Amino acid sequence: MTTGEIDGAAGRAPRLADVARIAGVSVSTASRALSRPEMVAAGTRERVAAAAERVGFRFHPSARALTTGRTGLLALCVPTLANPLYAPVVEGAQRAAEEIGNEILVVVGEGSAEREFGLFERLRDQVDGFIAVRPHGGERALADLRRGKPLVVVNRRMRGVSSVVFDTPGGLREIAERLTALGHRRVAYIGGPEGSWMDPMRRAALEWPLTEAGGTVVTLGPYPPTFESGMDAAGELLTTGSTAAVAYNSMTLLGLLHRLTVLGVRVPDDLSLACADDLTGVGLAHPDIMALHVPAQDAGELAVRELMAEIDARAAGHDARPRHRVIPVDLVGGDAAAPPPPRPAPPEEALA
Amino acid sequence: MTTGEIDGAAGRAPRLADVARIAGVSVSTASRALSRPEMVAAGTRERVAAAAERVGFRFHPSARALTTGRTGLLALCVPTLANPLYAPVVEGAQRAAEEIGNEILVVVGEGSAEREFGLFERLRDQVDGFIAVRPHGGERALADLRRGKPLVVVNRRMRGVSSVVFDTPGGLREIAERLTALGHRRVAYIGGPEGSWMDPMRRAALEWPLTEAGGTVVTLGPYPPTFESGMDAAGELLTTGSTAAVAYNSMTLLGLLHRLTVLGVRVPDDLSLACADDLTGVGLAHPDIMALHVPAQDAGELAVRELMAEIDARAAGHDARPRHRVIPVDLVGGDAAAPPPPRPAPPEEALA
DNA sequence: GCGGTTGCAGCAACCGATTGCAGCCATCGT
DNA sequence: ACGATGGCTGCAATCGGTTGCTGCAACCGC
Repeated sequence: MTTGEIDGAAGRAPRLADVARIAGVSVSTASRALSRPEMVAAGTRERVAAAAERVGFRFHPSARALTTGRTGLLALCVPTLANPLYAPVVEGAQRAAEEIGNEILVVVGEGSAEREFGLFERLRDQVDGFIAVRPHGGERALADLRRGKPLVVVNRRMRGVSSVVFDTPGGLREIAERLTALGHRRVAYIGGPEGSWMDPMRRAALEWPLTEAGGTVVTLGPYPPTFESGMDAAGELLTTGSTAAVAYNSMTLLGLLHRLTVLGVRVPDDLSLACADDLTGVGLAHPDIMALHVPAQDAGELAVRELMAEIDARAAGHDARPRHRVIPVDLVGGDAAAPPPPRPAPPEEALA
Repeated sequence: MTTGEIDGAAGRAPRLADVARIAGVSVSTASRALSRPEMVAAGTRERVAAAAERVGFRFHPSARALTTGRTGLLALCVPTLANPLYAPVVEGAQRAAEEIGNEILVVVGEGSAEREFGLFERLRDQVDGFIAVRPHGGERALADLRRGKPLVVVNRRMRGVSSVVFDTPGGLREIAERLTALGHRRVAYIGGPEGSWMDPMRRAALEWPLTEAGGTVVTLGPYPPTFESGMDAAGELLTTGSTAAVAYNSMTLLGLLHRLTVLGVRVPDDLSLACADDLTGVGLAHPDIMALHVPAQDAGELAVRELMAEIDARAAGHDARPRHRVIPVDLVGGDAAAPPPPRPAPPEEALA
């Protein structure tokens, strides 16, 4: 509760000099006792620690940054905060940074490479490194950026820059396998937004097990990842004669589910559904729907750890080789998944 | 494209000393020319500016912070990033901060007063001020916090601390007026999460015009603000004999709409719907549904401006008196709003 | 024409830490 | 017992700006 102004000129925050005076050592010794304990005799170290504790000493971040060249700030750039996928990434990163006494500076790239680089440029000497979530910049530009400051990319893989990606394709493959095992042969894929880097990957992941079983994937879209899109896609979907549909996104899935229900299509009896994330909790709420639980927090944490490793390595002279981490996703729900209906799904009258 | 290493010892970022040397003035003059132009003769000022431009000079943030005591960082604490209401607040704040060369440090309070204060404490001497969005801490504690650093509160009003709030109650009153004008007399309110500060306000705002017209508000809940909750609330709603329902939140409204549709209740013929925000776009997508468009970006921007005013005032000695800003909300949709059905809505058989 | 402003620029101290180097003392080897 | 070694500690320079104070010169009015 007290602000800790026990000794020293009251009102001012305690400085290292105050601690040193109280502990009866020089400022340099106090500095070392606190930040490089192994360089100081045990007794001294404890006296300094006690003094620091007593006055509630805390390093002045700017002063420290000035000499060490490290600010304790990590920039995290996300395309938007409106997409609920990124919220847990940010929170995970924050947690990880917090644990090691760093802070995350979140900035929003708004899906524009130009703005992204503008931000990086502006923050260049204010942060120790960058995390770019689903960056829109070109590979060259990002590699250049990395030359200046350590960089970790999330949700996109590229050579020469450390990355953290989800194994969503793996999850989709699993979904596809489940569906084919159940007997589905014609599966619709409700595509994601135009220009999505991941969209083709996802489609491909879905396609593999299906074609192997002699089935087909019908691609719909592109659609923006919204509830509305799901509703829009429903009509198109029913014309395809698919017995199952996989949505790019769980928000889209909700819209799809809504419109299908209105049209009298029963899930999963007439049509099986699945989606590539689990941000709205569909997977848990509807056991008949398959969803992929994406541990986005882990990605944030991992990215921070990876970034710190690069920062430390660079500070120590030896530039770290980029590493690529893949985070597995979990198939949730689908316990009540159903085989395809005896006859192709869409009851014609439902289209009225 | 070039990093701007034109003169000086290549590789190192240019310092003020480099600029001074090139411009042929002392470091102090260079400093003043750039940060307090009015203290320097026009000619000198231009020479310095030109030199700075030429070498791509930028102030070293930490060095500057060390002497001025201002870091250019503003902490913004939100309860969570998962709630889409806060995303635009953050983005608005970021925009505003960016314009004046500051950065926003976003932190997540996770709805815990304890964590909130822990964060504030940790960031105390790293930022110039705080913005607390929907803070959970007690009034006393927040007022204390303000004594230490400038503080602006968003989405909560309290004495002694500047605030920015939405006029959601005003919007709800408008909705209530529209409903009563259409002839509705029994309106259900799907309550928000337990412990919500705003929930009673919203209910009250709804109640006023209704009781004045001789009607009633039936309160349901509390419900967490999710799609699921809406689905859950549908059943309860139908037992109340209401002819209209207002949801705390648009996500809940979507769930409600979904379940109602499944149950065969037509909107708005059997039941009119409205909700207190517009984050999922319902208001635009369903012209028969009334929603409140909440300009959350504006709140973020306004909060930053207010905070900067307090920071500057405090730096100048005279402590600013707290100000309270109210941001109007817009009623969107509802163009196709309907009067109550001839007989109370819930077709008994729908409850089966 | 002279004392008194006024405007502009520079010197040097300072913000709060870190760190290379030097000095000190104790311990060790022989 | 004496020089060498090594572990601790302190001095002072440094990081990159800011700012109070001083000094200089041009300009003012009388």
